[in-house]
Amino acid sequence: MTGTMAGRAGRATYRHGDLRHALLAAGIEMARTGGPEAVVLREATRRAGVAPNAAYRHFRDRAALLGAVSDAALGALAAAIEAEQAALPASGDPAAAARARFRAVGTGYVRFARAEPGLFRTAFSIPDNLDGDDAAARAGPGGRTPFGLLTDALDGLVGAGLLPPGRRSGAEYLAWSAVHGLATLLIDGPLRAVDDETAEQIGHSLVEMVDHGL
Amino acid sequence: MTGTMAGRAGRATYRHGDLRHALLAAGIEMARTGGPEAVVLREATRRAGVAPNAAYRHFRDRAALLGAVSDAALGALAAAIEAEQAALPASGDPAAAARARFRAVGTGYVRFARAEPGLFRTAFSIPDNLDGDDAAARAGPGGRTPFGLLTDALDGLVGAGLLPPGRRSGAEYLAWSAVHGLATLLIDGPLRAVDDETAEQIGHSLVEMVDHGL
DNA sequence: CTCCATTGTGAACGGCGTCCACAATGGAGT
DNA sequence: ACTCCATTGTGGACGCCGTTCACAATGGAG
Repeated sequence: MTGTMAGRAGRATYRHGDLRHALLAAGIEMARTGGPEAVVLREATRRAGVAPNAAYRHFRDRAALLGAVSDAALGALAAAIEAEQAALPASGDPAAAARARFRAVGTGYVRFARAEPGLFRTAFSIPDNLDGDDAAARAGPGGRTPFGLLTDALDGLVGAGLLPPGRRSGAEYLAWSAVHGLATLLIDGPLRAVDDETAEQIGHSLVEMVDHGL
Repeated sequence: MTGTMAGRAGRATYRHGDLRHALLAAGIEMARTGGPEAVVLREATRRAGVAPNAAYRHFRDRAALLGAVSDAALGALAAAIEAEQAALPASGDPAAAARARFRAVGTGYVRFARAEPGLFRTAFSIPDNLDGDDAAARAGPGGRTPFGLLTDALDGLVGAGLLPPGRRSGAEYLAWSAVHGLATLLIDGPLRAVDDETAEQIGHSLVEMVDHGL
């Protein structure tokens, strides 16, 4: 079904071929539909057509698999933000462009949370997985993590003279707080049931609040 | 230890006396130390000195127990916010008082998250548990839920002329987003390891951003 | 072509949530 | 005061989970 490469997949041969990747793909799919707690090791092996223990040749334990899925989810979030920025119309005004890039971080973030709530929850299900030594696994196509994209955008704001350098320090935490909080409100909280238009509008208000209040 | 009434508690007699309460207390304690996933039904019955199935006479399933624990955690959060507001010095200026009460919601919220991260996580582990029909179970001593306290404070801001009525609509979602996002950043995110002083300072900056940007 | 590190298997353990049938209990109604 | 029975707790079992141990298949290095 999943077509784990090698033709008809792992059945025929004793060796699977790319089990680690297959388990990760299964984990991502489970996270997509059910969030982090739906990432269950035995089910992943089942989907890969393999005995439960086989997973332990590629992941130390369930937490390691979940961590890899979380990294992938963070990468997908980064990709969504990058796509949001890439879709921006070209602007002659560098200041307007910097502001647009900053706002695109917030809108891309919130849109991803609504489009892929399971992945979004999984991305943040592991404490302090946002940045770190091996950030590459959590990056998007452009090689930046979501947090990195935010810092870039804030630096751009300072460069364009839209944010006083004195207020730059810690600004990522303020901006991230607001945007991430809204995302959780939209997928788990009282705003869960609002329609797309309202969500977009609230997102716009929030980004404006941050932009104005920073 | 817990002194579940009836002298030396549930051992001697067949009947426990107040099992529902004992299970809830055990659940709260587990949530306090390990967050929502640490609320495990069998362990609660073990702590109450009772067979696992006995729990099903008082809670439909584990989710029901977790829901009751979540309600209690929300109530504790409300109590913390109320205490924060009650500790405010009396002010002759009603506008200053309104602003202080509003800010106290944010600081009380963030302080509770840092002081009781397990309970805080548990409070928000259930979708859309913030308000609703039976809000009494989630309220503090004053009878208001955390969300209710926030709306009260925002109404106070409008009443004091500090917030234009035109901007009142949806303001709770913007303010809540920012404060809740910061709280999660402080307990699960990259700000997990900061000292109390820094946390207080960032909290202050954030509340200022909201206050200014709203 | 042989050896052996790598990768998958089989069986088992303890823990979990949950269900069913059964036993103790103590208050309501006589 | 005694009986009945709804309530509350028990014992045992099921299927699922993560995880470990000993063992078997494999295929590339020598």
